[in-house]
Amino acid sequence: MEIPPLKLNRLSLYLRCLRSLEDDGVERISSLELAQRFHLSAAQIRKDLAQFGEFGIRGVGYEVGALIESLTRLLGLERFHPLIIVGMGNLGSALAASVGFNSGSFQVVAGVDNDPEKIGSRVADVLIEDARDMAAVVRRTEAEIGVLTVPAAAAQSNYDGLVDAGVRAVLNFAPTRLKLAPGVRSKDVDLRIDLEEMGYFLTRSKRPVR
Amino acid sequence: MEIPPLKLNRLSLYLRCLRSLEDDGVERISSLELAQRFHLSAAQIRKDLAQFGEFGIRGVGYEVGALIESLTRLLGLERFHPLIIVGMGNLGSALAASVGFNSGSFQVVAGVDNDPEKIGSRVADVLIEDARDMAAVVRRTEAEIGVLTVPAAAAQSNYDGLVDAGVRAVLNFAPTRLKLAPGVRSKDVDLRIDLEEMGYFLTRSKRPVR
DNA sequence: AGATGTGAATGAGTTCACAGCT
DNA sequence: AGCTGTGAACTCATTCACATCT
Repeated sequence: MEIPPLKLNRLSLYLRCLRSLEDDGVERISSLELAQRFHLSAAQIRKDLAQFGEFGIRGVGYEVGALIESLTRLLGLERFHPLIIVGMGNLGSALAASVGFNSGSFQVVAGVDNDPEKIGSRVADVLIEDARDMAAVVRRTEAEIGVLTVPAAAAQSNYDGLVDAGVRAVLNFAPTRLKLAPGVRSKDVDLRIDLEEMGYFLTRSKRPVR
Repeated sequence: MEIPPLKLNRLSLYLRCLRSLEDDGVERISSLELAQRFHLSAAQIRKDLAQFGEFGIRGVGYEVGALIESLTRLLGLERFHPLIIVGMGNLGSALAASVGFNSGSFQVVAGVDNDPEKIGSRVADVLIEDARDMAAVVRRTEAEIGVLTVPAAAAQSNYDGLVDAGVRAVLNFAPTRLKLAPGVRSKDVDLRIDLEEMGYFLTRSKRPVR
């Protein structure tokens, strides 16, 4: 069964919400209350969860602990997922040091760059190695997911290098359309386009009286 | 007329592609060739563009220069859009120094943080000011778009502060579900959820023979 | 009673295929 | 002849409303 990305992302979100509830000592919750607390849709929560079996108890709600466990397994978050960051500039370095990329089943285990000044130094425990050795670094660290934080002009060649080295998923921050390799999961994170979306709505919406 | 976000994002993308073509000296291009060069869908390009008038010439294609101009105006990219970054940690600082946030009609004009060590220093020409003065900073700089790069726990209060100060669009990098204010355009960029999507497909897809 | 699970209805978004223009 | 513009078909996603179960 193939879960569409949108639904998958919501499952990640539910899991995060449930963990927060668990920290607060909540043991059971209904779809309605979950929706209200985190600004989600109750019907959608039920539909999303029901697809994978009957996790809920009718008339009661969902058991927080049990549901966390089910979602964790469903999302493959018990397995460890090592990351390699390609391009240790400002953004790459920030991600290497970030909590989101270094907790749970994720950890940045390698970083490469082509700047001789950077090679050999460390950012938050991550040793920066020579980009020319990328394939060897991937093999040594068994990095599974590549994080592309290089300029647009260098993106395709580094993507190809990651794929050749055996990486099977890539998160691309470069503002360019990659020619994708079959069998490799890729996702673009295009912050410039997000900004332009914001900008558009500003020019369109009327300014409120203030 | 209200353009749905997905379509809007594609228009941004087309504009970027066209600019790259212009730099290469291309004056005319068909939807098919545009699609092939940048791995897009020709039918979708035509449909997206046709919605706003007849930009193309049947039998020929689109005039690159004219289309760039139309899209630029359509997206509101002739107007200047000042940004304020809230939370000058690693990610906030990286964005403050990034090209994408400091070119065309966008520029980071302010940064705030609550760390006394950082206040008063500069990151890439952006002076870091006291987060408590956020409202005054927004008014002085006339920042239009807020970029939220604070920890999850601080996100809601800083979001509310931005909105109260008059910011009308927010790009939220904090991994939390904000209670949104009416009339304010907001978008979540949740890198952790993007990562989990990658991780999921790794556990599901069979490893290729290598 | 009260909340889940789900078919049916609705809506959004994409692809197809070709009429119509240059 | 060739490529755009577009109605129609199709696929994907969300919401509704209620039968179903504890």
